[in-house]
Amino acid sequence: MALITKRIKGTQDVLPKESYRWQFIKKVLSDEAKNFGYKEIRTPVFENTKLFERGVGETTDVVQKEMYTFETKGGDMITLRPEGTAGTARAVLENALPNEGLPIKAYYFLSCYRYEKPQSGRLREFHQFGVECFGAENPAADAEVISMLCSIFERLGVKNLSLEINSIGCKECRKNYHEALKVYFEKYKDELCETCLSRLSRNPMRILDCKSPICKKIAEGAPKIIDFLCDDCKEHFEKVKTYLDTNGINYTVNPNIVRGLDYYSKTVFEFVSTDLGAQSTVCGGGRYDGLIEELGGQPLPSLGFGLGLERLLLLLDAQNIEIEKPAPCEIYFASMGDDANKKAFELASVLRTAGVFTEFDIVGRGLRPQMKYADKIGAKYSIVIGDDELQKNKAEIKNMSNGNKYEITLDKEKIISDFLQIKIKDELPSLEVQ
RNA sequence: GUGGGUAUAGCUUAGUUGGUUAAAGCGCCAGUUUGUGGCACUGGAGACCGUCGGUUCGAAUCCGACUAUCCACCCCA
Repeated sequence: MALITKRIKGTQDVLPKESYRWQFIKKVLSDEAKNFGYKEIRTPVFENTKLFERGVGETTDVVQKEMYTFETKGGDMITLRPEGTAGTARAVLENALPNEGLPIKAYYFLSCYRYEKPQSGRLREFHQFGVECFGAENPAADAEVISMLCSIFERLGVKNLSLEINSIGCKECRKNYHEALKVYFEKYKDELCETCLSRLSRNPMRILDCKSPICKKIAEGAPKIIDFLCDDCKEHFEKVKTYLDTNGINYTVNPNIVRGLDYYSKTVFEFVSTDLGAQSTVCGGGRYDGLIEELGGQPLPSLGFGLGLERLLLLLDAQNIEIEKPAPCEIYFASMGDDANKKAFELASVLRTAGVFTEFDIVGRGLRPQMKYADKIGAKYSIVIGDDELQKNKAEIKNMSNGNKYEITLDKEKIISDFLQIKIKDELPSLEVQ
């Protein structure tokens, strides 16, 4: 087939036969968020470009080379959101939510856009579930957010995830740490890869994240951020760990997690899985105490995480975690002739109004193809209507899985109660005996 | 942006050393059953063999370029 155009690179269609998987995880995720006191927030897909430049950070890869930015007809520069935190923070400030009381707890499902080369677990349009908590300085907030993720993964039945945490300190600690890193890496200037060389002057912390074996090896001997944390940050991190310990949450401290978005501070964490391929992070987050101020608000310590929905689904797939399929059609009306088809439509409407999942023929097929269709969609019961049935105002209803047949009225006033009685009789034959 | 793999019906694939109307299974539509699904049988629709160019009497097959897609780097969800 010669289509005039195809799907845009790095995007995916979610088809009717698979959308139930998305609906399932969205339900688990939002239920869990609600249990933790979060309410949904919805913000626009695009924002003023400045928001991301400031919020995410000018030196980050996301801002420098991955944003979908364009000029509107009115001459404004706008950007399709590459992540969810900046827009949420903007909305919180713009709507003066801090005045309504703290903390502000918001969760979201959103589509994000990054101009990257697609590969497994990495798309140009991807979907993310996230939560943001504003106005909570206490380490308990960090632990609470992490424990929420633990219960999410537990409810979903996801195994073999590891939680890695680190503290990257506040602005002050980082200044000293940067200096120490520069001094250290300067010594290996000739061995570092090209990208790391440029990182050296701009943001030496990123070298720690480099995957090139040589840089990795050099990075092993680099000073650790933990040793440069100020007393305040050190204490915060210790307390976070204590909270996790007392909640029985396993973690490993990974001094090399850095997070590529500038707004992070103090606690950062990732949930990673070896079942995912190269893009092993399902979920990443942390604290961003400086962001709100950066965007022009009063200082407001905050934190959150983003969880990649495509990656989560990939993970469920890899671990063969089954998701319950939606309930099939309850009653299928097969009809012969126009009058019977009209009757089927009428009765289907009555049943649907009562909440019974009902279908009838809208294609104009013969009886046999209609029955095949009923079988294909997994209809639980079928009712055939023809001239005889119209005359008697009664028909046979057949249980499609065992072939049991019952008589049912075609009277629209009585069909529902009739059907319910038949259903009870059919599903609980033992009751009839007693 | 840099590598590597792949490209034949909706899906999964076959296609022999280049040779005429490109094949199968599944799926789809229908018939066998003038009023009843699953099984079986029969038939039908559906592919300019990713695109363009080259070699050749002749290309799905050989060569080149491009494009798409997958995987990896980078980065992140």
